[in-house]
Amino acid sequence: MLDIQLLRNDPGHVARLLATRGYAFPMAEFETLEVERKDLQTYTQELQARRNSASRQIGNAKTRGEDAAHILAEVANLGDELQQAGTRLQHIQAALQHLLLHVPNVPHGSVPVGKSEAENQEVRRWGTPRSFDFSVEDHVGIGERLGLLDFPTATKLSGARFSLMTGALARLHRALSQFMLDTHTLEHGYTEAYVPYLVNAESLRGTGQLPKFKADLFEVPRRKTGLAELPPRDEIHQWSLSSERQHESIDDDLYLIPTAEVPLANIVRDRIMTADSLPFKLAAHTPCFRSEAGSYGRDTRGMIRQHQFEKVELVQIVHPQRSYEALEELTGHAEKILQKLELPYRVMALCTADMGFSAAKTYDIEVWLPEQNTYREISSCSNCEAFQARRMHARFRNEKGRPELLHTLNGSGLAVGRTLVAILENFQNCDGSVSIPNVLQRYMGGLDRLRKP
RNA sequence: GGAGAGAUGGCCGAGUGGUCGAAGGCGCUCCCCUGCUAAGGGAGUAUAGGCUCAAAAAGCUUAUCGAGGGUUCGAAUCCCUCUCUCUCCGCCA
Repeated sequence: MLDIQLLRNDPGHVARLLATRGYAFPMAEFETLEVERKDLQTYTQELQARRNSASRQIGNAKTRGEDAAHILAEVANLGDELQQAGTRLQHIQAALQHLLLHVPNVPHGSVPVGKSEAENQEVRRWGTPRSFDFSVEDHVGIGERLGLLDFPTATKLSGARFSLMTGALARLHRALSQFMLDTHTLEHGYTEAYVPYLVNAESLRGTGQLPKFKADLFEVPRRKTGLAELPPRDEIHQWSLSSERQHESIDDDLYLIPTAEVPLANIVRDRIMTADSLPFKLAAHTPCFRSEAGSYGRDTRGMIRQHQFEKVELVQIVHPQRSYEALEELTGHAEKILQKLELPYRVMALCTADMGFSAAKTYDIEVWLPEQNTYREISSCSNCEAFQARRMHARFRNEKGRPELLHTLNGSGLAVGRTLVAILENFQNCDGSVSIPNVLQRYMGGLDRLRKP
């Protein structure tokens, strides 16, 4: 969420920044709501002040045993007026909040301005793609020929976009996440976390997935909906909230996490951290669930885009002055994994048009896939600045002893399934076997090659 | 799932309708006293908003005692709903 002060002081500036990422800020609606809000809030608070002082006088009179009838008469009509103004104010503020919750973060000054992903900028490259003297296969062909990857059966079990791995491949998949988690906790100073895979709407609102991206999530309804217990809508109020807002306010459903960023970052929701507990660095290995609405037709083959995949996620909660330093550091931590695995990659600075909703700046790490003859995203590292912290009320006590919003960063370190794909494709041999990267062999009981059993 | 108890400021804890944003204590900060230590004395110590203001400072003001709603001129206190915590029983990995 953006700082509303920023929008009040210079909405034009904010709108221009948002326009670079292809977002049209609803300026007219915002200003209308703001004018109305200001009027109503002033008016409502005036009424409240009057009521409070009258009530105090009544109290004083009664304790002295005097008659308070004349004061009572004075405020007789205040109640209704206040009720109306208050409800209307609530309605306006809810609308304003609703608007604000849908506005993406503004890009940092260093982010390249662009209209599409084609304008992302390459920052650096690591490693040299291997040249093959035989025709390379993609991971599906390799895995199926090894008899360790079985999409038809996964489809039977669940449907499209799920995968089934067995034997040494399943083990390699597990080895990867262990290796990543070990590296980040033992070498990069992250605290390992075990987190819930089902989270509430409040948490998803905190990191920015809700309310705007509900369609991308898997929702797990509770048996009792709460909806049925509400009175009929006309009885709620004449100023009833919008239907979406109403639904949100009683949403006690749980959602499967689309990334561990949600539970990890929300650890600090509604907290005031001490300055000396920063930076707070967390790593977790979790499954991630995405319904990927709107992605139909893209990456339908193989395990690049799945409803369920595993990821080791890095989250840093930092002092606002340190967050860009931290972004470089965190991106480096993710890169380190690819370096240890000897997988060639490049780092891209996403342009304004390609960044996610909550990010102020994002680096994507793309790994080389020989069969596709291109680099494909395997990690995304973002500085969200105070955007999520503002939604989460995540603060720390600053040098002056005042609570101040934190900055949050997150990055994949790495997406396990896609890393597995990269290993299968980059380490394939002409006999159909796949070499196992050195660093993983000790996690594989010394095994150095995947072969057909 | 059944039965019961509870939720107040950083912590403990008082408060069942009237200057209660909330006694008291602990903790913390500053000051005084003190040869050191110990003890003592004094002051301060929630958060988020709004308005005035070019801004800062300041002032005025609103809200918040688990959450939401209700009763009332007035609610931490009364009523309703929900959430969470604890104890016991059942079930379960």
